[in-house]
Amino acid sequence: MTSATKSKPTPTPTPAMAPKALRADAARNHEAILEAARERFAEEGTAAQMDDIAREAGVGVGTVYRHFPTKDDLIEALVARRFELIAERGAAAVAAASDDAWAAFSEFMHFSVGLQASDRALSQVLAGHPDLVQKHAEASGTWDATVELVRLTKRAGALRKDAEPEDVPMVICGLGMVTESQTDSPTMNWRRFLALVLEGLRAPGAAKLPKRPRSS
Amino acid sequence: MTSATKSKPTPTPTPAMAPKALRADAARNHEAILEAARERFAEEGTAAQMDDIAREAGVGVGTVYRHFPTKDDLIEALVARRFELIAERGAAAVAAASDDAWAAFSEFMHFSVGLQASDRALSQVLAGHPDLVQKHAEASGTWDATVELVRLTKRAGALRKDAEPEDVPMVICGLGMVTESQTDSPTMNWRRFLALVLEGLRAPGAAKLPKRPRSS
DNA sequence: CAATAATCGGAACCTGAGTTCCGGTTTCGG
DNA sequence: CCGAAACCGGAACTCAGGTTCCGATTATTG
Repeated sequence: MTSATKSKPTPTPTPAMAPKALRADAARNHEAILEAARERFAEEGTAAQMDDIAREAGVGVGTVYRHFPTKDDLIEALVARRFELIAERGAAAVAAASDDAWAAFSEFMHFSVGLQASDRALSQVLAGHPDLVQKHAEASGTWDATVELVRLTKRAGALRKDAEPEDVPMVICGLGMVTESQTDSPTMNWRRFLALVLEGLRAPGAAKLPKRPRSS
Repeated sequence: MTSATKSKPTPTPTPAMAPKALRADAARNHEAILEAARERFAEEGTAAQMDDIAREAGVGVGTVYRHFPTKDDLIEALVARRFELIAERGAAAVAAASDDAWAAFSEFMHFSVGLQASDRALSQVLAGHPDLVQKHAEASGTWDATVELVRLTKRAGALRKDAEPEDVPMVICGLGMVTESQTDSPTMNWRRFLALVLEGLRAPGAAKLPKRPRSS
């Protein structure tokens, strides 16, 4: 791969880490596309159409494809962005846990689920691609924060002892799916559902939770 | 819609209730199609293809379409069947509630969610079409059973007072969505999730559940 | 057993959505 | 200010999957 055939007009002075140097208009469009995509995907889920995104970005479809070779690439780029937000909030929760662990934990859950409630594509992707969740949760630092948050909340005695870090993404993804369809149908109300689950997580644990099958 | 233009060659001797009189082979195929569809949809969700279903039923696509004019019709027919099962179990739970209300309630929930865990299409449909849920829940008698079951379980003191009948379909559909993707991924384990929610429903209710927005 | 009408089968059709292509346009270095 | 390189746009292509059509086939009736 890295054959030193310098004959190619690709000297690449800066070996790695330098995908920069976009032309002015290209950079502008890149941002516009990302923004338009966020809107459309949030509203219509992964069913949003590339043509619509292009139009909303004030750009041709071809341009969209030059920036993101595939629809999935575009989606993943957006997911990565979302995870940055979540990771940020996770870190904040860890910091706040020393004060009121349960409040911090609860707030983090509300934020994460709420984020999905306002972004159909996000919940759809997280629902359908557990691998992506794992990947970005780790890459963004969300996973580390979660582990720590669970540890602290348990130590504060606010979280049942048999809860596990894995329960957090489970609940978040699960609730995300709940919101995916009807954000405000009377029968599908994520705030109420989340409250229920949090009650379950906080309960002293009269009924033991079934063990998780086989963890990787 | 119901214009009484009797000019049409549709005398319909038996006013309502008489879509019978299928030719022998037609009846056989009807059943085969339904069975094949159940399998394919259970496995692949609503993405299952009509051609595959036809092949598995040992029948041409045309035949499938004569029995079910549209893919959605076929899906709905299957959903209706499932609701019969659930309604049946709901009635049984109501009967058993006089003995051990919580056990009956809990068992009913497990059954309903488990049914979806083994049928991707079912959970997908319930997730994406709350209207259908409402419709079939009422038509099949599931809804009545649910209301009664909740009443009994509350009276037995096993269910928190601020729980509502609507919470049951909410949880069932919600959990169904959880199972929709990875039935046995370590991070998405519906039994564990359900246990969590049940804990929340049983808890004495230290934290009040948020009120349901606006019920129809 | 023949006539008749319902039923079958599956090739062909149609639509929608992701992706490709290439002539025209804009940016940047000299 | 000029020319090359990079970028843009959107018509056209491709492919998949639901739906239609009609000659062949098979169940009923007398």
